[in-house]
Amino acid sequence: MNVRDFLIHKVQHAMQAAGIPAEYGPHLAPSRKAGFGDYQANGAMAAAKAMRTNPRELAQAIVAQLQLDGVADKIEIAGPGFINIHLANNWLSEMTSQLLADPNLGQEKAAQPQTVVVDYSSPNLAKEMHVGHLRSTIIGDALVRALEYQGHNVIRQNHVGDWGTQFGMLIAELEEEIDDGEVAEFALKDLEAFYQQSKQHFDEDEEFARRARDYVVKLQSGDERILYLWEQFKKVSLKHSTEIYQQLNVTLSDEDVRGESYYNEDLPRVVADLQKLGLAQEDQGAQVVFLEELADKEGKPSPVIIQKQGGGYLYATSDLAALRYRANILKADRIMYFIDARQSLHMNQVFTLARKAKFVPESISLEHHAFGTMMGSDGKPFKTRSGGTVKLADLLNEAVERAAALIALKDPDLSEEEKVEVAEKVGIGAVKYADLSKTRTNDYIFNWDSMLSFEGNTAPYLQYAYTRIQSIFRKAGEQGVETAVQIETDEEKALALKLLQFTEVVEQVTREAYPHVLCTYLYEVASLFMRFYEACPILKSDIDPATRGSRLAIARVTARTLHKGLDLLGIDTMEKM
RNA sequence: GCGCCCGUAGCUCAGUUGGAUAGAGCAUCCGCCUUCUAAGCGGAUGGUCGCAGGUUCGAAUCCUGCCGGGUGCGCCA
Repeated sequence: MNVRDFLIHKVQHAMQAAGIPAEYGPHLAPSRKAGFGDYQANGAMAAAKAMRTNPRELAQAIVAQLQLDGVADKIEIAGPGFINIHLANNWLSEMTSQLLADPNLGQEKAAQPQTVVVDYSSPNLAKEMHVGHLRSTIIGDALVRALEYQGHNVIRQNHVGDWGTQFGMLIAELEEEIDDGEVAEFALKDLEAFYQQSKQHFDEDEEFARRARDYVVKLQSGDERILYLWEQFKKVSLKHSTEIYQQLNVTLSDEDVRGESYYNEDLPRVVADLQKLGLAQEDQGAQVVFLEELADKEGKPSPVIIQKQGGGYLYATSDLAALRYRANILKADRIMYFIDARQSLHMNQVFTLARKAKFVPESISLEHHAFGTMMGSDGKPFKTRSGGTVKLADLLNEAVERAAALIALKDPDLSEEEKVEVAEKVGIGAVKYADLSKTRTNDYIFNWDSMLSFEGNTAPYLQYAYTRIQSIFRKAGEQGVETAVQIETDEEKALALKLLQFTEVVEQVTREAYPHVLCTYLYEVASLFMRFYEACPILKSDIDPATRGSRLAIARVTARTLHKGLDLLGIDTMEKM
């Protein structure tokens, strides 16, 4: 049961009974300030404006029709026409008790499950994963988890870069190494170094460069030996990525890989179809589509090259092929891309063109969820000291090391195994949470100290809140019987109300693709729990069994909410820290 | 030159799509542990929401123009 939806329904009903046209909504939101009730309906003012009546009188008419007996104990009109709803403790108690009985925390299976294709992570297999892949990978994964929790049919698509001119060079290099008796796994142990090595080879050795270019052609024409080498390369590179995904606690697996090469055969058809539709035309030897939809001020249309002179294809072409595949074969209702904001123009072009060519019907939602760049403390893109790209593996290892150092300092009582587990979960959790908790669209500043500080809106703080609750249950033993919730204090009420809003928040996350909303929410849950924990003793000897049972129940629901919420973000919890 | 994103406390960030007196966390200062994990809690200080207009009952949010930053704009992906 979703409190907000319930109240929206009630207020909507009252508005209609008061003679307000259905087009004016209740505009219901949790109240921002104590004293303004728990929820406020602001719809009266907008409706009154349109209807040219007095907003306070209209609010009065709505309240007269509003039936919330037993739900609210006070409904008041304030200011120009705010309707403030104060929920009754008894009703909140009853609702929280229901939450305790529901292992799904109030989340109902989607009435109309959608097939949602989510394109995320998508590293280039020619190189090792670096920090630039972090945001797409973890933001996309959080969305995937939240959508599945709601009961949608999610299809992950890891659109890896496994095609293109650079592979000729890499294959030629790999061939030499293997001819020298190396095993592919060993030769490609450090992908980054291997790339540099083959690049240098390419630049300095003309014969090698010629062979590399030849291999690109052979690869595209399906030469067996070249294809075999390419497969070897892909296999090893993918293994690197899979290891990162495992350490990052990301749900992507090899089955989700649908790389650029997958669409290779369809590319000539994409171009031919666009020509047939009269959209593509030759321009300076290339096949180009000009989009008037994206024209600049002077009316100059935006060009999209789909085939370069000489016949090669570009990523716009394979993105179009992928879009067709996702619409027609995967039968998507909604397609979400988690790709860097710098590719906004490209995505806009591809979407516009796909619609125009009717590759994707209007009924399918096409969404580019862009995100900003990860910056260093100096406000410039995050780099190593020497100015190089930071490998994701190095970043994650450093996170775990830093967490381990803190734990050694603060948790001397943990066993060695526990320390290893906690360091891993805290370190990785901190990196992910620091990213997920910021608004996706903005650049964000990466800072080790603040993400691992254990204070404020961080993963360690939330993990700590969870372990504190688990500690209560360990201590509770025989007394650990949860009973019906009976809310008495302000702290209990504030926490219970927050817990009842979990599904509202998840709903917002999947609708807008903003995981930071969930982070903010979980931080509020943890903060409210800490306050409750200070103010409302549970296991003290003078606490009567009914109160103890009720408080244990609230603690139980809090623990489940934190656990599930963090799980949706791909962050682990532990029993002790 | 044109397009997109951004500018909120000293720092890092929220602000539920136009709602009430703009909120958190760091940092600074002051309190709270023989009692469920003090990695915690309470309190204080701190703001011309880049600037200037406009729209209206009401603007950090919407429209226009400036200033400042980021990023992108035909044969890489």
